[in-house]
Amino acid sequence: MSETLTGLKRSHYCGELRAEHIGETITVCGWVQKQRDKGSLIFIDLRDRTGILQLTFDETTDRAVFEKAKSCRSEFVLAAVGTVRERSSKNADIPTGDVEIAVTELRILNKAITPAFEITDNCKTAEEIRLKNRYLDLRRPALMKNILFKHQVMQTVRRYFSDHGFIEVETPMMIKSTPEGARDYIIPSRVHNGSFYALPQSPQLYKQLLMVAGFDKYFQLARCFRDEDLRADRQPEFTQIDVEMSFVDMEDVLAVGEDFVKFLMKETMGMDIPTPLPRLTYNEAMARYGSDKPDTRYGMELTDLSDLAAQTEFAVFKGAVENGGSVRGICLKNAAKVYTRKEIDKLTDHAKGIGAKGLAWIRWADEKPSCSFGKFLAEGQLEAILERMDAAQGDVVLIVADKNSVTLPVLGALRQEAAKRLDVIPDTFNFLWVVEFPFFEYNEETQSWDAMHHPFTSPLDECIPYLDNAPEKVYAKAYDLVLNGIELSSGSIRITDPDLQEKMFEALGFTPEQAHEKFGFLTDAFQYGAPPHGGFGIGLDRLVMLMCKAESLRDVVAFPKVKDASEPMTNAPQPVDDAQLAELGIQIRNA
RNA sequence: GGCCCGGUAGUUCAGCUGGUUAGAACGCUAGCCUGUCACGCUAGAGGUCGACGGUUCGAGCCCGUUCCGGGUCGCCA
Repeated sequence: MSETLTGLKRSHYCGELRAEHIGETITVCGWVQKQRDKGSLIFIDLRDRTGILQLTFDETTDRAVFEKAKSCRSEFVLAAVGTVRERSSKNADIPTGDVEIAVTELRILNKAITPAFEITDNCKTAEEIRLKNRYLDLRRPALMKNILFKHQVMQTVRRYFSDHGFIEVETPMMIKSTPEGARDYIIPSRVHNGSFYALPQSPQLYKQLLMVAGFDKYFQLARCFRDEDLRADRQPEFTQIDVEMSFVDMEDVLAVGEDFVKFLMKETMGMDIPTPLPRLTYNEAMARYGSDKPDTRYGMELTDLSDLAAQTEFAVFKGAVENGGSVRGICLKNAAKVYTRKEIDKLTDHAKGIGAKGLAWIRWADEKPSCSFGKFLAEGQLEAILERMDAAQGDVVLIVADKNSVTLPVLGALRQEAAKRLDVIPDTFNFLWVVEFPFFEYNEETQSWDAMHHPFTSPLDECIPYLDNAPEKVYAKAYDLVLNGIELSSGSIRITDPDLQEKMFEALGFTPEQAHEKFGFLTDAFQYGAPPHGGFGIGLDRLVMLMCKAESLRDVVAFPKVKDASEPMTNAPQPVDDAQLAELGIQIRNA
């Protein structure tokens, strides 16, 4: 039978008691981390969100209290009243290790059955089991710490933007579906049978409308939803630090973005981030790192070997260059020991898996380098390549020859993979902006140009003349904030000129009718005086994940979804009653 | 949807070339123990080896199918 808390009130959290409290009578509440029964002396480690505190029970002091302590098992919920006293043998491993509570009153507020796994940080239990019992998993100090830290970040975000004149406005969760980009989660309407709301992929259009309305500076910790497959760094619902500002151009937005990052890192981690943040153009990022979200914590940059490769008799190299592609390489320093022939074969398979036709390599382990394409090389050509690559004995050079849309990302992926494997990534926070994104992206399947961003992104002023006839020359006033190889944020200056917007829709293949049907509410609004505006959205969960040095978003989201987008604890999603379906006018077509 | 890895006690794992009654650690239960804090000691309970089918005198192990989990590619304007 559970006891009540009646008459008791917690005076302290477990983790805050120190030597200075010795002599005080206090009341603490929490869960039994561990009970150690020594016969006529019992210790209980009591845990709450702040830490662990040792309670002691002596048979000779109070028999009834002692018997109660004896019955305590792991995860029982207790309230304990007692005197803080110095420990006769201290425990340097925990902050409260100098003191203990000699308990005079104990209440067992609730019992607990044995958990499927131990509530400790070094528990190796499969994540699946932990997620099914997430309320227990969250008791683990490491996970709780992440969630508490996220709270701190969220409050700091609110403080920063509010203090800088930004207004937090909530935008709706039930909105019109605009199925460009990611897939929408849709919500059936009961009142409008056969019609659907969508959950927002981002508050994009609403925040632009807030600019039209004159709020001038807006922010929101916005919940966003995308019905796409999950990854360790991708959840179907996530939170964005969503920001929009009026009467600004790109430099103003970047300035706010980096000032915010600097403030946040200082406030929450005590870390100084030098500003202005480094910038790379998209083209430069691709050429040097093979990625539009480069991890700049380490080198191993891509090197162009096209001119040297074209001179060889290696058909793969010559062909790539002749067809307008390139031959590029990365040099893995001191990697020959790790990357044996067998390991390089594995890398080759990996490269093939992500689109390369093959992988050429030079492995310089012994006196003479061994080279996968050596028989095609004339005197001196290998040396020239090694020199260009800045390779020395002990290194491995990986080379990809293909069109640039293959060469660059494949090498970029190999670079990242090798850096992890070789353990050369320092423990730092490298923020940077990637700017000057191409406006359009050629879609091989449909043989047409797609918007690389949403269709409200403004082109660079000087690129406007090319909109009609040279889409490949058009670059956007778009910028990504990148941290350690992960895209944290995406933003842009928006189009506010109705003529230009019309041109954009046209360039993207919308008829005026289609454009109006989908986005008329926005373009209509813009006829009433839209200020120039732009903004960004920073992925809060990803940011916190990186700050916590977590491997997965699941370590910073209290109740995350798993790979198949389900939620293991509640088993959502689930079928609903026929009656519910009938009310919505929905019939399920069984497979 | 493709590819890769995995599934043996509550948990984490071991289990040889197919061979007796499938083991360990932690956890759990009971008893003992006044300074433990990874407490200690003693005893005990706990298994459809993911499932189905096949090969075999014999399958945790081999083969096939399937289910489940993780990673990754596609996808994520």
